[in-house]
Amino acid sequence: MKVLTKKTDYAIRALLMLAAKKGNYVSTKTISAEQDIPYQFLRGVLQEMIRHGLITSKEGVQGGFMLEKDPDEISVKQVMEIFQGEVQVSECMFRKQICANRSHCVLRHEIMRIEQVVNDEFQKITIGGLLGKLTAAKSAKPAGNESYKSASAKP
Amino acid sequence: MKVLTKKTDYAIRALLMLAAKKGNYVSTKTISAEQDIPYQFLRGVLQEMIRHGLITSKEGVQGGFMLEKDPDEISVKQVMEIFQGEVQVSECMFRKQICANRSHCVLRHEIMRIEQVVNDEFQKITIGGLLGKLTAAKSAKPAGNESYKSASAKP
DNA sequence: TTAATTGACATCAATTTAGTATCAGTTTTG
DNA sequence: CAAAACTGATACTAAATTGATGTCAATTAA
Repeated sequence: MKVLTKKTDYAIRALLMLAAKKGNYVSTKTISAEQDIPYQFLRGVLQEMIRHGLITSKEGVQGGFMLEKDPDEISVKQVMEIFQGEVQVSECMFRKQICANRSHCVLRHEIMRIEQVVNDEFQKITIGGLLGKLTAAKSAKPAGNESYKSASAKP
Repeated sequence: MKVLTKKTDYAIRALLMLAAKKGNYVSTKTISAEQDIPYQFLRGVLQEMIRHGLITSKEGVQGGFMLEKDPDEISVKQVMEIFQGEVQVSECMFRKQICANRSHCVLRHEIMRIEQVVNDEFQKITIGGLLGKLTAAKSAKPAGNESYKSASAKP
């Protein structure tokens, strides 16, 4: 079971770059190169985020993308919902009748509780918060001049 | 994002039936009919659970499946792991190098925390516990004689 | 004018999920 | 014994999701 899909993963990394370079337009090419994300795939991810109002764009030379919202107002949960839909127990229970099956019903109750915890936690994690921890970690290591881009470390 | 797949869902329902009829062999046909689970699909699920030591079987007429372990010793987490694998943040991070990308690394740390909470919670939910709540709910409603099988309630 | 860029799609391949089918072997029961 | 009710073990198929690529038009800065 995977918590984050590639799209969510890439989206968060792109948002972190945009948050770091707030006020400037950053091109898909730049993000793709720095984060090692497939170019065309990333384009789709960015366009999806425009549709959901997280970022804006400027076409043409020197164009690119910019954050539309305050980084502290963008939660990981929001991004997950865009690319993965809401967290839910088991699809069928919402499409069919609720609790037609009693065993399901009892289990559902337990899992809804966990769902709530997960949602609350992902809601708390914001782009602004992550960026803060990122820069804090960076400045704590004076030798590292790598920003948060791909460190090209081979295993 | 779906927390439980059909296989996990069906497996838990089947285990609840076996726990309720402890000591008796219950056939796939019976479980399939009572829980409204596709027969052949359920067979695969049950065989998978044999391989993982949760249940045993008896072939031939009057055969079927029986719990191998104490219902309190079977957690929903165990069942999820059989059919969905372990909860993990994002596939790639484990296959490739850890924390080659710093932004990923910070995010990963946060999500690992949530993962831990989710795992702990699913570990706490057991077949025995669910069955207890089930029978408690049943006896609280004297009118209902439906056990926990499909209540054929149309929406 | 040209190169760099996004907008809007269309398409594709791989993987996962859900479900079906078949045949061989075992066991109870008439 | 023979038939019926079962599981064991696979093989297969279809649909949905995920991950990725390609193309062409429109826009904009230099």
